[in-house]
Amino acid sequence: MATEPRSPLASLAPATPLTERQEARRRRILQATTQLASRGGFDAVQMREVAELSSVALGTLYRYFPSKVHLLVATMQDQLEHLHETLRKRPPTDQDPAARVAQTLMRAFRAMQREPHLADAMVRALTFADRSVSAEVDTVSRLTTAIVLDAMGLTGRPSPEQLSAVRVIEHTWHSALITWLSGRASIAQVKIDIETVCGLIGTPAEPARA
Amino acid sequence: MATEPRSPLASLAPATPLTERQEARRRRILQATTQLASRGGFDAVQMREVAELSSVALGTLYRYFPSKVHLLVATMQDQLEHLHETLRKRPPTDQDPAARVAQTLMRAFRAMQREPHLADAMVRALTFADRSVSAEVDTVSRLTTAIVLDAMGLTGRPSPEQLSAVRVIEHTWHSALITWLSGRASIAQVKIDIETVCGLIGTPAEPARA
DNA sequence: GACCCATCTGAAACTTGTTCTAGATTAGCG
DNA sequence: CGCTAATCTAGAACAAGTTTCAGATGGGTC
Repeated sequence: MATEPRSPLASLAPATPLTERQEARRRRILQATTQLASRGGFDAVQMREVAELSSVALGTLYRYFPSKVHLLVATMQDQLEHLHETLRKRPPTDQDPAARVAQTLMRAFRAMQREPHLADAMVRALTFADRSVSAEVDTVSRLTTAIVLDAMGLTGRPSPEQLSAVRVIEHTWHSALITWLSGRASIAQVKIDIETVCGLIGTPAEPARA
Repeated sequence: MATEPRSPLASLAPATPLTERQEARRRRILQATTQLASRGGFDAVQMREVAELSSVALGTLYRYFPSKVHLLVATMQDQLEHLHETLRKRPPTDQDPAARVAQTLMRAFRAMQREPHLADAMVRALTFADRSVSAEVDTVSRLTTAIVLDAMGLTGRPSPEQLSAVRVIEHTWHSALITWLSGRASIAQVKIDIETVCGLIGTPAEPARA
């Protein structure tokens, strides 16, 4: 863990900006990954297949994404950015911040239901990631936090309590997804869990209960 | 996924009761697993090494535990049973149910801090487990639920709201562990998250509508 | 255009989880 | 005891993630 001998492609803001061909390669790789993951989930994303499908040598694939988990976490980041865009255009409408957050997460959940295999690949990679991926996972986490904070629609800086609540919401979100993906919880149960945890967000209209 | 052609060793209450030698083998395997996991976490648990360390052929190891994840989930089950025993003997003392649950989870968390590599192996296996392990993961989940319900010390059957709260607490527990294990959250932060989510117990918050 | 260096390619090699096979051992039973 | 089926062993074989390396290609510089 000394100075990073990593490729210049590792971070979000690359030291060396990518050439056009490199950008295109990266796109092709992520697209191939999405395609394979949508078909069969985590196991169906095989590095050799990703390389072939994106017309890139295996070694090159590993230069762009140093492991399968990195690759899938990057895919999740990609998807989350899309989601964030979509949500910005059509934000949740409810009056209550807690309800807005729940609404937002349920919207994301429905997106996952449409591509359960893809969801499987991304979420499993995210929770399986070890320290070597923590920077990338952190980026995903910050994106998720941003989405939730947006949904809360708060004015000004979030309080420490609000940040705690948001972290717990994210915990619940990830773990509930896992239980759903592995067939141990129903869609209805995930919904209940999300709504329950969103109760941690203070309702401004209502004072704290006794 | 038709009729199970699995070994009679698969479930908790085996169809064929194990002979003494078989029981001893199982013990040796789990002990070897714990030992290797304690040394280097998930990656250090290598099936060939587990087999050798427990003086069992590789094929036999796979007969007892059909995959590495099964093996580690069984290890977690083992550890949780110990924890449950310990907690029964010295239950948390606080007046407030929420505080008792938080206290209990923090105790478990301190146990994990003593063996972070072992924790890594078990928790990563648990969240990485796919459908083929869902029965075993479910057993672990039920054990965890039992521990939390014990800590709540409730009289009579838990209400649906209480069960939701407990599920959300478990979600937070698992996911917070993950973030700690991958170095993205401090011990203090895990503590805060646990205490935050335990707030769902005492004051039955209204679920947000989506 | 010639040269240089980083990058990319193709293919083999290595690692570790998992499966398979042939033969030895064990447990249960008459 | 002797038989039979299940279990166990040793080891090869296979699958997929990862690494490595020799050579080809591309982009920038003189």
